[in-house]
Amino acid sequence: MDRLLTNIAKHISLTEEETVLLTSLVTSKNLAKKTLLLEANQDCRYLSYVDSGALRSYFIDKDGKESTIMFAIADWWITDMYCYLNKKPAMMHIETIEQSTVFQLSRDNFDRLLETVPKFEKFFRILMQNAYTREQLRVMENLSLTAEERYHSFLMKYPQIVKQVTQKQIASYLGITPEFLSTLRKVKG
Amino acid sequence: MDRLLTNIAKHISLTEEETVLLTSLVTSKNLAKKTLLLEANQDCRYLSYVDSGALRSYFIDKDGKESTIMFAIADWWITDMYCYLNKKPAMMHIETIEQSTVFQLSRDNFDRLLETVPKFEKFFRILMQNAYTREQLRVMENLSLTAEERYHSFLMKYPQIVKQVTQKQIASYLGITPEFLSTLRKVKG
DNA sequence: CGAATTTCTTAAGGTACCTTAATTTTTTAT
DNA sequence: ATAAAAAATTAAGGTACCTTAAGAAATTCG
Repeated sequence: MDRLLTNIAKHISLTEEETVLLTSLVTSKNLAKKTLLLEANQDCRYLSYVDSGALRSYFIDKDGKESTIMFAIADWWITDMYCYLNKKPAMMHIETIEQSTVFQLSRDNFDRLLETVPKFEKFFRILMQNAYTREQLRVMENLSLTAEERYHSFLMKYPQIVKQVTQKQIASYLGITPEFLSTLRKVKG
Repeated sequence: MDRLLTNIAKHISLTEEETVLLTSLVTSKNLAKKTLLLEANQDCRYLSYVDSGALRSYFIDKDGKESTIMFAIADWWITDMYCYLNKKPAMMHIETIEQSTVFQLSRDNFDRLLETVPKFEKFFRILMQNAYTREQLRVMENLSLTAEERYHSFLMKYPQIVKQVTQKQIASYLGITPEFLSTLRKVKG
């Protein structure tokens, strides 16, 4: 659980005791490639920290089209945040892209952790803050950039993710068809 | 400052003393219509709570095109969050749409408040959490809905904002031209 | 290893939305 | 109240990106 503890230590320092509590509230899961961690309409019970591997969340619209909401590789957190926090049926699916290990915090343990160790309010404040500003930047890019520019921005911003996912998945994150991404790539790198 | 205190009381309870501290850290501003509260490239020093009126944040892309990032009417918070938190030059402009009153928390006072009254970590955790899930939903709509569907979703979601802003501003929030929004409105409601 | 499946590519025709520009309507300011 | 400015409408022509379809390349899995 070293990587997880280092992730947390970037923002708050835990005592021995608090570290023990945290590890007792978290469970680890080893998942084969293409395993569904969450399905739409289910109760989204877990917030997951990716220790190794790669996952993606996506949703399926009324026409059956898939859109990737986010990728999560090592050291990222992933869940259907709105539904996790508000106990609503999930809007998203979450699946492993490759064999992965995750540490999961159930909603009950999340509440317990925040009550018992208020320091974690700061940790999650920063986590949410980063997630918010990242999404806002994505909205800004969606509003102002062409598909080609968004693709290049993605390559620059997430070079590690690019190595772990297919072009089809990148296209569905960018909001374009894989066919169109393919023609973009043909013209210039 | 009643409305602001009620906004905070929805998530945390403050003692008399904490309330006094908060009010001492916040300054109020009365702003005429079309006043710029923040300009791109400036230091974004304030987080603003809208007591009355209406504001919008927008950015100008390389082609000179304006995109509205958010509207903030009474009881909303607004800033260029990424630049406020990370002390980067602002990417956005923020201006009043109508005569408005805001309460502002400077970055220094924000830090002081969080250190002095850790309870505020919870308040801002929830604020960031809501902002994050709202932006994520917007990304999902941008990826899956047509311009017309996004327009109707906006009308449903923000009926009060609709009354306070122009169609041109709504178009720039939706990522379409005002001309195209106009033709959408002609066909059906 | 070989068969099945999935991904990637290519291309032709189509559509959602854009650009430009001119007119009308509404709002602002003196 | 009136002039000036900004917003909204309409329309014609254009483009970024989509749909469909079929073949080639890569990956998965027995």
